[in-house]
Order: sequence, then structure tokens, then C-alpha cells
Amino acid sequence: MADGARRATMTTVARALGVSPSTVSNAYNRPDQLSADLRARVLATAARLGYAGPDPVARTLRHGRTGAIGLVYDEPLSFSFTDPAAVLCLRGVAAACERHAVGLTLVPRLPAGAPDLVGTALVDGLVLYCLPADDDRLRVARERGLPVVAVDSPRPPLAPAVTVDDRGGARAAARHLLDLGHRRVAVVAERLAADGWEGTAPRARQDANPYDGTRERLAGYRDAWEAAGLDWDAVRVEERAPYGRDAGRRAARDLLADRPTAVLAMSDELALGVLDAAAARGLRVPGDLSVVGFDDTPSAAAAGLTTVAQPHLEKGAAAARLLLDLPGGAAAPPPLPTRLVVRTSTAAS
Amino acid sequence: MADGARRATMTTVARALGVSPSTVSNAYNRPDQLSADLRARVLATAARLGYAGPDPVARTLRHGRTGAIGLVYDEPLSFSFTDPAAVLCLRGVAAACERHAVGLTLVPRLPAGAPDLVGTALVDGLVLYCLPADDDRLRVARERGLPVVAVDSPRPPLAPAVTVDDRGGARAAARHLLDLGHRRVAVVAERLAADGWEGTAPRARQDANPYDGTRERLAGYRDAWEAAGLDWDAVRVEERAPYGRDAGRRAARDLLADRPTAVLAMSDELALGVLDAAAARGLRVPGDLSVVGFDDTPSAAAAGLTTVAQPHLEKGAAAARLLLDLPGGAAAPPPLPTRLVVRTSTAAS
DNA sequence: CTGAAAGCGCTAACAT
DNA sequence: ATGTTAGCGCTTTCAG
Repeated sequence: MADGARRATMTTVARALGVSPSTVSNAYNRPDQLSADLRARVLATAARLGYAGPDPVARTLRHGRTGAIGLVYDEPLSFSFTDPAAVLCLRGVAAACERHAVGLTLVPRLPAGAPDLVGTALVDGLVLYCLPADDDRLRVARERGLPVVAVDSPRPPLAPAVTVDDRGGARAAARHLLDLGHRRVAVVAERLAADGWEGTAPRARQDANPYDGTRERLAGYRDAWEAAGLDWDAVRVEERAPYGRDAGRRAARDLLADRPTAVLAMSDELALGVLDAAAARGLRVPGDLSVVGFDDTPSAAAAGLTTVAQPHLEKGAAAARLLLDLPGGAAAPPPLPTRLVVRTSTAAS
Repeated sequence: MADGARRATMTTVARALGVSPSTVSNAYNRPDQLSADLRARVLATAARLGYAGPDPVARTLRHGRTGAIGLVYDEPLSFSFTDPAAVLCLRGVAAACERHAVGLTLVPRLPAGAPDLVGTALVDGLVLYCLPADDDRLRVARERGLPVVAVDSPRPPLAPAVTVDDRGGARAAARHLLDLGHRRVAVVAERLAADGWEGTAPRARQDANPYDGTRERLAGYRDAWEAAGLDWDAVRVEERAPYGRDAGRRAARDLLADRPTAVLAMSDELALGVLDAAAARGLRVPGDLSVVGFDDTPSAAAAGLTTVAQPHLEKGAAAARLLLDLPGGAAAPPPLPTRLVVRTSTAAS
């Protein structure tokens, strides 16, 4: 079995057996097109020569189908496995891939300057997760002619997308605090632009946010505020990057100096950071401070956080289905619902 | 820009410009092989025709390199995002992929009968994670001529692998309990075969376990036991499947009837389940019951679990590097170290 | 600096 | 039931 020669190919097998390549092809792809006997001989010869079946790449070139979809993410790849909300969404995507028997290719973001893998990944379509509206990778994917579907930004008409009622959820969260009598409320935000800036985000920055999900959340908070006849511009929106629990801690450390009675965190990870900071400062939650998150991740639930639930798994699965169900591309579903989940991190002011 | 015709190809662009296809190819792959002016014209024409650059599949066929590695896992894909230890390992793999600018394709396990995606995934190599020693997919990958590297089973000589000193770690865990004076100890095990069986695993089953990682762990416990002159076969090894925190709960519910003073759980997820069951039964940990886990996952740390740490990230990264560093395949590294981490879930008997 | 020609390995009409 | 032929789209010697 020493193979000094090149790897066996369909032609090799065909020649060894004195048949034509198409017969060997048929042995693999259309068993009914040849006698059982010949087929058995083909397979036996293939085994003897160490031929493992049609080369997937060549077959893909012929068929134009790779059997995988790609996932593009705005953070380092390892983040896909770090952020609880991302993990849930990915689980949904992965489950759908499994059902459709296609692979899921995580497409890494490369250091600027490197030729983008979005342009070369061997996939039949791409899920764009949490990209800013003007991200170049959207354009590259489009030019390749690949079907794309965005999740958590960008939205139509920029790209077909699975959307979530972020705004409604955020509105409910803010109204909840207002109903409890809170008026001195601060917001902890993740990045509102790709520039790594940190600080108290002015209104212009809030509105120019290219990440649709978070822009909508902020808009939802504001809706509730203005519906109550209050001045949104008086609400401090403290932005931190990079995203994560620590960002929440750091934002809260600054914010708490203002002695707010409540904090709206734009995600549960940030909210957990706020809880950390509150504890470090000796504040009781919800006695001294109410905190509302967003996402309803498992650890938020464990911490008793009041938050806004969204169907993460369904969101991911819907995105994958959009790519996989109808090759042409089905219509995007209506916005998925969000729901306020009241736990023990909020109380009357 | 209405494209009634077929998608533009290299030849299309060449013809539109009256040059040869190879010139267009050079414009993309060897800018130095043609005048800057001609190159600019080629690129402009390409843009005008909506040609997005060389087709990745065709290029792959030519070059024989896909630019991605695959990851194969013995559980449903979504599990990769559920199990904390798997997530950590995957993060390591993903980080290495990112550094090498290659994609990471998660290859789903299909319902039995379906043509296996391991045979057709467009990848340059495969990481086999937690497969049983006799898994068919190892053979399929080999026949394709793909480089493979196993993590957490199978081990050499079955396959090149990144190994961890599971046995040493388990030995330390068991010795820790013995040192504390525990003698009535029970083990909670995840699956010791792929058959879905549950119950008290007899010795034969323990030894035939095709999952190397867990077989080694069990062997490590036994080492310590026998070194202390005790009879391993008197130790109850309670096996549950499928794997997860709930499995730990259910195993512990049965086990605790024997009134052990300590439990060795073969993973932190199982250990957390044991803690749940102990709490439900009104047992204090470590007062009434000591518990030791394995893996040192974040939630284990948060729960104050005494456990065995292993370098998950490094394990995953090393596996990916083995595939990516030297195309030929480097030598596997020596077993990665494990380390007993004593927290507050263990005390003297 | 540019072009012609020969495949990479496979599949699907279309014969026979 | 089996073989012939013509590509899928690209890259790459090798000539000019």
C-alpha cells in the first residue's frame, strides 16, 4: 500500500478497471445507472487503490454548491465562544445547519490589510452577525453573489435580515423603571461606533450608531422617556468598549458617582458588571439601585436580573434557514418578539 | 447593471478587454507581471462587469488548499456551544485559526445513514474532538488523505493527538480525598461507551471505554486508590448519559443513598449537578459531603469547586497549530499538564 | 510584459 | 448499461 505515486483519482480507478470515468462517477452518484456487479467491482478497485470517493472540491466546482454556510462576526473569533448572547445565537445557527446537513464555517476577521476571507471562504451563503451597517464585508459578500442574511444589524434595506423587536423591548424596560418611580436613571452602553471611543455619548453619537440592534435599544429607552414627558438628553449614556462584563463594571464605577437610582444596561453582560460595581461600592440591589439588563442570558437569570428576553436560538436558526431553505432566499420573517422579565434586581425608587 | 447573463468570469473580463485570461489572472495574483496601467484597466473592467475576483472554488481546485480546517465533534453541533469545557477548547482552536487566517468549519454529525460530511467537507485538515477510539470518521478522514489531530481521544498510535495528563490529574484529585481521610467515595461518570447505557459501571466497562480522556481519568482515580492499598472495585462508578449537569444531578440522587462522604465527578458539569443534588437533599458541602470536579471551568470556579485544571485554550490551539504550522504535520507535543485546584468543596472526612 | 494551451477532478448531456 | 465529450473557472509553465 506504499503510495509513491500521486493520489488516486477517478480516472485512475477507471483505467485500472478498463472502464470510463463516468462509470466510476456513476458508481458513486447514480448506483442505478450500472449493474450491481460492475458497481461492486468499481468500489473494490477504488478501495484497493486507496481512492476515497469523488474529490469534494472538484465536485463543488461542478455543482456550484459547497455544502456549508459561513458566519461572519465583528469580533475576534474566540468571542463567538465567549459572549453568552452570541453563543446562544450561534447554537441556533448550528442547529439549523445540522438539520440541513451543511457545515458551519466561522470566518475570522483578519488584521486590516490582509485579503479578506469573506471574499474567499468556501460557502454557499453568509450569516452576518453584529456587523455595523457600513461594514465592507457586506459589500464583498454581495459582489461575490453570495446570499447573505444579517442578524442584529445591518437591517433591510441594507441587507436581508432577521430582526428582533429591540426597540419594543427596550421601551418596556425603561417604562418598567419609570413605573417604579425612577427618574434619576443612567444608561450603560456598549460601543456605538467602531472607533473604540469611551465616554458619555452625546445625542449625535447615539443616533449615528451603525449597529442597528443597539441603536434600536437606545431609541426604545428614549421612546419611554419622551412618552413620560421627560427629557432624554438629560439621561447620561455611558459608553464603553470593548464589550464585556468588565466594560459594565468600569462604566458603572463612573456612573454611580451621579447617584442614579437605576441603571439601564444595554446587555446582560454589562448589567452583571454594573452589579459588580454596585456591590463593590456597598450598594444594595434593588434597595439602593435598580438594574435592568437586556438579552436574558443564563447567567443573568442566575443572578436574578430583571431583563429583556429575546429568542436567541430562534433568531440564529431563522437566519440559517433563510439561507438554506429556499436556495433563492425566502422572505425575512417579521421582527421576533422581546419580553420584559422582571426578577429581583428592580424595585420602587 | 441588470445581469440577465451568467455571472462574469475571468474569461468574460479578458474578452471584454481583448486580453488573455492569464493576464486577468495575473492582475489578481501577480501584480508585478503586468504594467500598472493594464492592471488598472483589468480591475476597472472587472468592476464594471461585476466580477468579484477569482472564484474561490476553482482556485482551490487548482491549488489544493481550501483555507479552512474542520472540527468534528461527537455530539450535536449545538453542544459545542453548550459545554463549558468544549467552548474553552474551541476558543483555543478558533484563536489559532484566526492567527493563521484560515476558517474554522464545524462539521455536523448527521443522522445515521446520511453520507458523512467528514467525507466531503471542504477543509485542509480536521480536529477530531472527543471521538471514541473506533469512530468511523477517523477512518474516513484518513482515507481522504486529510491530516487529522485528535483532542481528548483518540490517542496515538490511533491518531496524532494533543494529549492532556488526565490520569495524573485524576490521581491527584483522588489522593486529595484520601489525604482528607475519605474512604467512602463514589464516582460520577459521563458515558463510558457510545451506547447510551446508564447505571453502575462494572470494571470491564470502565476498561473498555473508547474515550481516552475519561478512561484515563478513571485510571487515575484507581491509581490513587490502589496506591493506598484500597480495593478499587468496591468504589461505585455511576455512569449517566447524555452528558451534562443534569446527568450529575441524577447520578448523585442515586449515589447519595449510599451515604458516601465524598464524590469524584469526572467533569465540572457533573460536579455542579452533584452539588445541586446534595443541596436538594439538605447536605452541606463540604461539611457533609466533599465534591471534586474536573476541568476547572468558570462556573466551577464561581461555585468554589475543588477541581482539576487543564489548559483548555492551549489544548485547542495546539491542535490547530499541528494542522496549520507545518503542512506536513509537526510532532505532537508532550502531554499538557493538569493541576489540582483546591477550593471550598472539599474538607476532612 | 503578454498569450496559448494544458490540465486540477469531476459530472451530465448525449450517444451507442 | 456503458462510453464520449465538453466543460465548471482558474493557474501556470512555456513561448513569443
